[in-house]
Amino acid sequence: MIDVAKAAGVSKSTVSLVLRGAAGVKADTVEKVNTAIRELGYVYNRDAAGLRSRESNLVAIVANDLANPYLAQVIIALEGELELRGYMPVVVNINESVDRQSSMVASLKEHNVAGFFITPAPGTEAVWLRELADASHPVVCLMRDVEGAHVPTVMPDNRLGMYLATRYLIGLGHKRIAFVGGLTTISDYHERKDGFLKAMREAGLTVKDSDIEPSSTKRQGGTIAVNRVMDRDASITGIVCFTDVVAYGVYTALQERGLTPGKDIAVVGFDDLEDSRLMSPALTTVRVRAEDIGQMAYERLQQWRDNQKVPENALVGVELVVRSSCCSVEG
Amino acid sequence: MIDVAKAAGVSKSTVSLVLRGAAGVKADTVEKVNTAIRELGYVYNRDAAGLRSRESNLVAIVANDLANPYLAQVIIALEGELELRGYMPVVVNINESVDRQSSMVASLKEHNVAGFFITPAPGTEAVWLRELADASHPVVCLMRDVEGAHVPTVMPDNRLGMYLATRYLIGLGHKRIAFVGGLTTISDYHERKDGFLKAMREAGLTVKDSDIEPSSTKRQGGTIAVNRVMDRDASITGIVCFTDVVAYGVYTALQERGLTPGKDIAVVGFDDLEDSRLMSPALTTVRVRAEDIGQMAYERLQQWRDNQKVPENALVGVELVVRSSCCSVEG
DNA sequence: CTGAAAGCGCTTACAG
DNA sequence: CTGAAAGCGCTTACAG
Repeated sequence: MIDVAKAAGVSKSTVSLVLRGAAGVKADTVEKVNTAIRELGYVYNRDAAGLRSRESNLVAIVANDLANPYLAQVIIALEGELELRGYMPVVVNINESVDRQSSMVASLKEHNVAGFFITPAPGTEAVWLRELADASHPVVCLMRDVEGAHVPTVMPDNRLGMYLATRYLIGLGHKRIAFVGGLTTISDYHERKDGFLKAMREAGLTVKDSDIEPSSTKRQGGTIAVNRVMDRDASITGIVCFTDVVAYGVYTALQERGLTPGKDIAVVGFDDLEDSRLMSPALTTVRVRAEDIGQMAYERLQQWRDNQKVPENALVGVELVVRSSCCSVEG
Repeated sequence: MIDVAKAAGVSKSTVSLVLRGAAGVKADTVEKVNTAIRELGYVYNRDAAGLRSRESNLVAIVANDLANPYLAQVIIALEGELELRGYMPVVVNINESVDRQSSMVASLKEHNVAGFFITPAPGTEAVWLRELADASHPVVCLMRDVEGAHVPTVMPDNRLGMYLATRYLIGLGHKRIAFVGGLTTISDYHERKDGFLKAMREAGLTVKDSDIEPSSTKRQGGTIAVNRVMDRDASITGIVCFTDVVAYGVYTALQERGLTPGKDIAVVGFDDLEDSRLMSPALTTVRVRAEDIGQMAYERLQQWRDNQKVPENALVGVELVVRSSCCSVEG
């Protein structure tokens, strides 16, 4: 920078002003400085800037599992918001491990990030999260709620989504409906299950314990879980799946059992992944717009930085997308 | 840090030594310093350290598309290698855009990263990449080669993979085989196509221009591309797909045409995604172990940092995984 | 509108 | 084995 100053015939302070686009520098001087920067191939040192100013444009997106396609959508949306505002989003992947989560987050703090977006790993402790947030670092949780942490959280309206999906199946005449997939260690599982149970209860339908089978959220989880449910009780005619990915696994299992989704049995998902409309049959599912999550999450961060009161929980709207995976059933 | 020094009754230098785990500090002193650190909730400032030492533990993984499941696997593997060695991997997503690629990389340079892993966006210029690498930042390309850049690149043995896949189909008696999917703007497309053509040529089989149809690498790309090919010529009995994801899209199109993969028509993919073995029929494909890519890529970085000669190109081994998506054909 | 000086929190020689 | 001093490249008041 001192070289740039020399080359442009000005002082370091002036170069700094130009670099940060401060108003009130003569256009002429700006021009000279920029030319010098270009000619010298000067690279701004953010370590030095951050050290002095205590500010950073780095924002961390701490992702629980990069292999999850829906999360990928959310990350992409959030990155878009962040970049638009001059932040530098970096994503780190914790693979559902609390240990990696805490070591990665500690590292990120050392790097002086301006804020955290985080999908908390199963087993995340409320104290840990609250203390992280206290330390002048804004924290926004994505997709998952950690009870007692009181950190702003943006997630889909899981209850309503599953309620709508289940009601739709009930409206089609289904009476024996199973709820399949999802990890019981994470908040969204319970919310989605609640939505399912509420719809069943309202319709006066019974849900046996054996109609509910949690599983990994991978494709194979759906395959295993639905097989268990159907082995126990073949009278099931409708399957409400924790996510679209689980539903894909359910398709596989059903087909292997000689059942055609959309004809012999009804299947509904949650997320509306891009692939879902290309499955055969096209999957009926609950859509949650990843862009909405990204946008609301960004707003939370901004409110925090502006010292506004940040609402603790924000529910992102959901919408049932009817395609061809649900047949009706004779009354 | 000065507070820590005071609390521990030592000098700043000693604290620094302890922090970096230098040998030759009395165990007693180390103990005192660590206690002070814990009690004061001290957070190491990497900006300051990086400014002074010109070193960084940050490594950037510049990903062309976070929504690509195979790339996600590679990233996860690479992160594992990096973390094992004390690096802090951060991933930034460029969404196949050269502009975002250059702005993100410029930002990353300002943050003084220790190295770049990058899957170059279509249209990446060789000069840009070479200059990036010159600037004392090690650069390793992943999955894609940029001609003329002379930057170490780690990618699957695309030619061999597709050669094996095609030979397999030929061995099953197929004579009319199409090559479907892939973006012509990226090196891997041409390599895979070459492997396909080589196998066909060796077997004395003709390939018409209309048997080859590039497309987006998304699922829908496969659907569209295979429909085009089959509309032009229904005598095709085997489909070699650019990737597994493309093959999934091909499945959809085929089923809509009343054709069952593995019975009426043969389909083979490339990547061996986790889902592929769960498709029905299970997809025959070319496996490229993401762990191998991660490991070789890490080695390249290390060699560079150790001032060893880094071999320019490294091909990762491939393996045909036979499952049930390929039928044989009467001679 | 521009310059000279101090200081952010570390690490790096260099003494001792 | 430990301490005192200088300096990394910026930004921040403060003069002028």
